[in-house]
Amino acid sequence: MTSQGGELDLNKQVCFALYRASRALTQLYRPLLDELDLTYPQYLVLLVLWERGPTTVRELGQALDLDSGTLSPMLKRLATRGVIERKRSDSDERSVVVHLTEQGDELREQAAAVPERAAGSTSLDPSELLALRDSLTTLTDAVNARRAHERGTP
Amino acid sequence: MTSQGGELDLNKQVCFALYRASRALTQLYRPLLDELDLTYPQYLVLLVLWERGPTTVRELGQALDLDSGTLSPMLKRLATRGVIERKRSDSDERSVVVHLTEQGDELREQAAAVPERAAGSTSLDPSELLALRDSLTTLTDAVNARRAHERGTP
DNA sequence: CACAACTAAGTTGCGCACAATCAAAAGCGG
DNA sequence: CCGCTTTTGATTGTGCGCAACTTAGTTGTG
Repeated sequence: MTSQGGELDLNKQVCFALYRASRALTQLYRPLLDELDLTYPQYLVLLVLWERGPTTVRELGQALDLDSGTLSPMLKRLATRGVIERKRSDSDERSVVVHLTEQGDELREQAAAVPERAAGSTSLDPSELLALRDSLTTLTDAVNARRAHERGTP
Repeated sequence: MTSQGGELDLNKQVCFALYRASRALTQLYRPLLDELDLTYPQYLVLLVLWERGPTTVRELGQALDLDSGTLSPMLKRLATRGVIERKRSDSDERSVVVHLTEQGDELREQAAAVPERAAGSTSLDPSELLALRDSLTTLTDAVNARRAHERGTP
């Protein structure tokens, strides 16, 4: 046996801790993002657009690990709100380029205050946060790689 | 300034890493839980019931950080599937006690294999997993405490 | 060129999450 | 005992997240 009971319990506990932590942090962001009339996933999309400029739906999906089933209706809502616009690419009529409107660009300044206001409630010091981020990234990449492998070579 | 730019970026990165990791692990569990016809949140409910025995909806909510808006329809689906039953408490007609059916109890054996099959794709050693779990728990408790404080003393 | 294989988005359906609201039951002060 | 507050769970409405499917455009191959 490669894993005895304790390790299995630990795995379960890490999964649940992740599930709980992710929702708790989304809740922490919520009141701040409510002022901008944004949800956390919408905020993530805008972060990508603020950083990269015009981006295809496909690239957004790769950056955020989301598929078109999630992004399409979400982008539609953001477009209705007037913060983004969508346009078919000239070079490839299949892909859709998402870009910020002036209003979306202006949101950036208000949004800049969000992380500052959300910080300070972590009760973890920077070195712990760094280790946490790196562990999570390692974990996620390994899991996604395994899933891709399982789908590719069943 | 108590937080300079780097720390704010780090906070954003930790939030996103959490968001991504939580979904990745749910996806890792999905094919295993599909065989039991369970979702991950449903599996969590059953874990509580297997460990504690009959439990009120309120206690489930406290154990999983979920409210009745999430639990009520979920428990209804689990009841329709025949793995749990709900019964008004005799001592307090407001509260509903959730208990396993025989079928729900039998699921426990199959479910025991789930963590084992999900493990081994973490690419983190036990000490890192332990640190990860503890950091996440500390973080979540601090965030939830702050949110409770904000709601209690606005 | 024809045509199959592939790719990018969108659509549909379902199950969470969560805010807001409601009704029933219990507890409580007077 | 009686109204008032609190507690418990259910309901409603919105927005993800994701599987499965559809549509339209592109690419590769004979």
